Amino acid sequence: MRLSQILISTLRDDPADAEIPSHKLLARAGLIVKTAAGVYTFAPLMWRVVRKFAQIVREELDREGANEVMLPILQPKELWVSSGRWDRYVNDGIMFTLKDRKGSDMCLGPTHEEVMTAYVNAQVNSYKQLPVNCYQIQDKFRDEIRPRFGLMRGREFIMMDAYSFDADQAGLDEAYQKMRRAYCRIFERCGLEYTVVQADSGAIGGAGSEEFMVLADSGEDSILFCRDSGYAANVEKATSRLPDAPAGGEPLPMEQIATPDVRTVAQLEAFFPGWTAGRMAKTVLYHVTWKNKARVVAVMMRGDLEVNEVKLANALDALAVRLATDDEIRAATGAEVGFAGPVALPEEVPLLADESLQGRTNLLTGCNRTGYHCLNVNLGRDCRQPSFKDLRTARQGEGCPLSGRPLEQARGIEVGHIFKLGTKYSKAMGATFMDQGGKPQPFVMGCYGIGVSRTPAAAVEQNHDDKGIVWPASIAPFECVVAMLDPQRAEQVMLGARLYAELREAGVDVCLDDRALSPGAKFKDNELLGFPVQVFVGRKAGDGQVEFLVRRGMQKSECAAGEVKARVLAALGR
RNA sequence: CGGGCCGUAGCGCAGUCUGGUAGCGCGACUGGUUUGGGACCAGUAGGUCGGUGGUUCGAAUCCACUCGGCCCGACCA
Repeated sequence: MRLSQILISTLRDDPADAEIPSHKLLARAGLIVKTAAGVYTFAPLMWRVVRKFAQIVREELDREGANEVMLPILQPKELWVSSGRWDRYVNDGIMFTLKDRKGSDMCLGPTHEEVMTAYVNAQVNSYKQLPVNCYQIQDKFRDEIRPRFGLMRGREFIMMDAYSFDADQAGLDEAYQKMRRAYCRIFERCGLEYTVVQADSGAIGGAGSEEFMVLADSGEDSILFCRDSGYAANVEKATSRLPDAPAGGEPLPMEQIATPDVRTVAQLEAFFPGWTAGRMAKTVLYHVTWKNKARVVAVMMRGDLEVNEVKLANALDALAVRLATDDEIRAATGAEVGFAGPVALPEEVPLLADESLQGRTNLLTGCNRTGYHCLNVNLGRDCRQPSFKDLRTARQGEGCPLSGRPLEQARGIEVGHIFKLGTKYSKAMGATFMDQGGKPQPFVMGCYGIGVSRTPAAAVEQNHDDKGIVWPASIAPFECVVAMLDPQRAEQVMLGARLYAELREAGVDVCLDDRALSPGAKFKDNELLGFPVQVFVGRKAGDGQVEFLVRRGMQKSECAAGEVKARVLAALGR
């Protein structure tokens, strides 16, 4: 391919709306162009990148026996009602919905469990047809609260999603492991530094799930991990050993103390010398939404620890949780903000507590009276016995749940996510097959996603320098460029064409940069675009000498034309 | 959803406070000279100043509304 025939439009400046390296570089290289917030046009070279990555995904999934299909993006409401997810997705405002000319509700698919389950259910009647694993690579639509970071969090994006259907749990376990293996190979082939972490299954639902995280400072997810035990988890899911806190001792009589304008844990520590945060129980009020109702719930947490809202939503089986507003707090507790507590909490407000408070005595809490807190509160004696759950956010430095060693923290970009769904969707949608006994059984399902447009962006995040992108060879738009510095000079044109043909012959995905640019511009442009291996045919072409550049590390050297092929192949690891 | 900021030429920006002929750099186009680090010279084109309404003799500038976009916060009881 000749670059003069490809639409390439690099910019000198970073676009004003880009924050992170991958967004800046992809936009500056002209590889992506914003069409609307979170909606991008992919330039020809970027589309080559995406297609190459998608091809890797296909090869590795096909190797494990998965089948590629094409599913509709435009989907009817009924399908989503049948799984029970219409309300949740509409409630969250994350789904693009529309009406057709008849007034029927439709949506643009944010994910494809429903369509796939309906499809497989219609085609598969017997256990003899199982297992089945189908996938698709297509655009998905999510009306993100805050699209950002270019391709990282778009509203229209490309995703691979696969769904496995098995007769039983053992079949699912096997399908899951196959996909896990395939995912590892996929990200390894892309040369990405990634880690697999335990994850919350979120809106998709289901039991176990793991995320594939590309480690990068710009990552939107926080992960905690332990080098000793190999434990790694998204903070949404992570647990740790409970940090110590001073014991409360034998139960003492409760006292109510005037604490005017003392509202926060820090202020309480200052007000009551000797009462450290670990002896307090803060009571946080949340507004919780379920499918058919919403109410304010009181959540107790040890004063030195933080509530994990994802765990809270899961514990309550809620659609959404958010902090209660000041008005809601006053209505629920009868006190100003800062004085909520378990003591004298109105009966209609449900009371939850983190496990860190189980068995603890003589706590300092609020008591729902403005300007007062209570000392020596004992749960179950001075107030209702709350229902105890794991609601705590694990933090860096706390003990690993397996080894006890301090957990470390890192940022990650979620590029893949695998779930054991079980029968959640098949039961909801009545998707069954006949087992050997002639009885209908729900499919045991797994689902598996890969961010196909996000992963190349993550690759840039991990592979760039001050000059531009450094594509991993496997997903680079071209593995190699042969650039003639002066396309006016016959000897350069001839040598460039010869090397280009020779490399192509050798199976290298090579392009010929025959554009009429000045040498400086050509160097800059190719560095920015990030081709892994670059061959410059310049003033020494007449002597059969060219310049050879390995983009990673910018190692440059002179090279005889006759050695170019061998050096390119070596640089590409072939 | 809150809070803050920004919409002026393809891109990056100044001009707005203090109303009075719409500017700069890069890019683009033409001609010429160039060809090893985003070349140089000369010239050219390109903008309903996001939109609507208002104030005014006069609005990019002031006011109101509106539409886009960006950033921050979603943890305090």
